[in-house]
Amino acid sequence: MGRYGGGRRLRWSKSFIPTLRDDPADAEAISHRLLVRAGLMRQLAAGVYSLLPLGWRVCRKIERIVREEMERIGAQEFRLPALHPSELWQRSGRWQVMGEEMFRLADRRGAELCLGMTHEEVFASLAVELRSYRALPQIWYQMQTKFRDEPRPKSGLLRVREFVMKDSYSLDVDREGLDRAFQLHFDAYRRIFERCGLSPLAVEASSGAMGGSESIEFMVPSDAGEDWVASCGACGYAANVEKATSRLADIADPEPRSTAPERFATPGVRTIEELARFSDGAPAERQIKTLVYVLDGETALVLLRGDHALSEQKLADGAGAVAVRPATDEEIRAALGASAGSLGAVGVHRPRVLADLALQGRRAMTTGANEDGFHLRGVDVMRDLDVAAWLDLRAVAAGEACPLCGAALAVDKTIEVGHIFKLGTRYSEALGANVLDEQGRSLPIVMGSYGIGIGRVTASIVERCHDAAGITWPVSVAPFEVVVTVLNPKEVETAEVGERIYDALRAAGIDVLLDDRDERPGVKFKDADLVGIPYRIVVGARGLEKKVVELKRRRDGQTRELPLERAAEVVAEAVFEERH
RNA sequence: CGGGCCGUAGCGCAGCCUGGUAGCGCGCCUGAAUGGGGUUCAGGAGGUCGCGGGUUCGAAUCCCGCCGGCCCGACCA
Repeated sequence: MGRYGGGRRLRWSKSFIPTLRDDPADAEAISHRLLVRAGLMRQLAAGVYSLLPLGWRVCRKIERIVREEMERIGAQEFRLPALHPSELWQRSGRWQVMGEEMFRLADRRGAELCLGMTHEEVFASLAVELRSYRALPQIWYQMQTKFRDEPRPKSGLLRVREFVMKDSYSLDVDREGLDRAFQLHFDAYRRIFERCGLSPLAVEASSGAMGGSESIEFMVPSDAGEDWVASCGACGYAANVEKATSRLADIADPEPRSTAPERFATPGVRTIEELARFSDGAPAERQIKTLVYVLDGETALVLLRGDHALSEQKLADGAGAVAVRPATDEEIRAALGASAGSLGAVGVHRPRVLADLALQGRRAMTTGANEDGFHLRGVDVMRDLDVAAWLDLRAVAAGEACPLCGAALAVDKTIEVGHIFKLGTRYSEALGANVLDEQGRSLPIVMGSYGIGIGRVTASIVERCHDAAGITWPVSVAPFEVVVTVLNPKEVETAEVGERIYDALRAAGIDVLLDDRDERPGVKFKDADLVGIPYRIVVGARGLEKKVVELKRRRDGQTRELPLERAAEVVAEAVFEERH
């Protein structure tokens, strides 16, 4: 026993675990509040957090699980730079595409650099040294800090500007190889999340600015999330609403009353609802909603059924556009000569007409006449409209029928914790990463890219594992597995028994913390609950008289007495069982 | 980027309208009592009132500018 009190014992009294009695004023999301209150992290700037010892312990445990599962599928770990030369991103074309999302800076000579948002470019540039198909396949990965200049950081670790991500990249000779690597990752991700106590939905997703053909997101249902996912409880279909579809009930259109659209006055009618209520109007599902959008600078009309909502992401994906925004009132008037409220596509060819699939074959529809205060009825979509492209543009709504089995779809808020992409050859071609095949032909390497946000996993676990008293970590990622609470450290026997049990657990390989603080019992109990340590052993004089200590399980509050001598052994066993 | 709000002790807040000694609770330090769910008593330390300028005899308080942060929306591999 030296001045550090038993040398290697981890004592709460000597640890930096700044718990807070009150919720921090600037935190809203549960995970944000609890991670700060329980002393796991502190904010340094908007969207930038310091991990304190407890938070770092959790983070390391999650990273360890990720490493084990990545290595299980044969991945090799790298450590790549966070600081990248602009030239690299110019070669892939993403220097422009990323826009203000990317942190950019200049060095003393004026050379342009950026902080990496992701590492496709860097890995592809390294893959240039691969020369032969015989070296493939390979999977490369790293855990690295990524930077994104989020316009609006929020919700603690859920939306930040600096964060750690595990990103891996698969390198294959052909599509079949990519499919295998993709499946390996899918299975690895399932195991990783399951070991972390999460069971995210695996959903079809839009690939957005990443490019590539197919991608799957792993989404944890949570009110703190900001992505919406449509899922079917009956058959398992699940997709991000940016991509999700649904089956629509057939609508029997009445026979048209005329062979051409008929113009009629609708004074004061400016919305779908108003037209539906208008005496001479039509129900929303019998109207054509006409929106005007600007897609990469080009104006286009976007048509949907009156009661359907547009998904801007589907529009961007379907039209192959990067920048998508609604047109201004002036632009609308310039394009169609009327203002929003009386717009229609009948007779319009010049701004391109993009129409949602749900409008195909519809007849006797009502839409704007491109003249304020007038609408057209009896519109036959196929006859009267010049549709340049039929696209799936509609945002699905909860309760609509599953496209696979017809059961009602649910739409839930979720947190994206992982995303896997089939990239193809975009980056290998841009950076010249080719190999020679059996015939000596040069082929671009087929790549996949796979990410897991470590901080988001941490926050998601808290979002799902907490109660009124604090966090309820699963053993696999808890900062400590056991806390030994010495009720009155001034009593020699109590203190010694606490240390003895601590030492025994330590010797058994358990992550254990000794709460030896000279505090009231209540303080120590509250803190242990807040921090969320899965098992608490209470050593107090009352128990010692009976030669027992108390074991309390955080998760469900289950309490039992253990004989002194067997306590460490029993607890160690319980921990081992839950560790996985 | 648009809208709303907030910066006063480590944390949570009052004071600002109506200018005049910078306060409260918790936490922290010392001592004592207590010791199974945030205990009690006594004493104490701790503040460039976000920053800069202006008005004024005098500014936490009024005015102007800036910075930072939160929430809603837009945006977002």
